Amino acid sequence: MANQLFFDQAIEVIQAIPVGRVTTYGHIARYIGTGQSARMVGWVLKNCSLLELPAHRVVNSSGLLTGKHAFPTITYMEEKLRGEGIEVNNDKVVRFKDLLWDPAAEL
DNA sequence: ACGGTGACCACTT
DNA sequence: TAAGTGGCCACCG
Repeated sequence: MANQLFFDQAIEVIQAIPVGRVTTYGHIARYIGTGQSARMVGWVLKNCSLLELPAHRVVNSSGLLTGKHAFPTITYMEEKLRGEGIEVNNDKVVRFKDLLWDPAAEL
């Protein structure tokens, strides 16, 4: 595939997300260089949800768990996050701004 | 071949 | 402050 690079880069960044932290599609896309192709990040995640990617640590720019429907159960993502010390309330990450992990800044 | 859709984001009214 | 619009790229019917 021609977009294999994007694929690999995305996986690399996602796997680097520290436990107890979260990041967004936009930040990942931006770090890779695609910039505005945040949608593709979501596509990659869905395609790689079978791998060992901590996809549950990736949320949208509002801290909302938009991808929970791609998991075995709707609550799976939330439970997983809580298990790592991340509080989730009404499908959104609590103190999202504090837990946000920016690859460009910390990688 | 073509249009619609999607785990989205940022800028502009 | 809130809603609308464009852009991105791959997949599916």
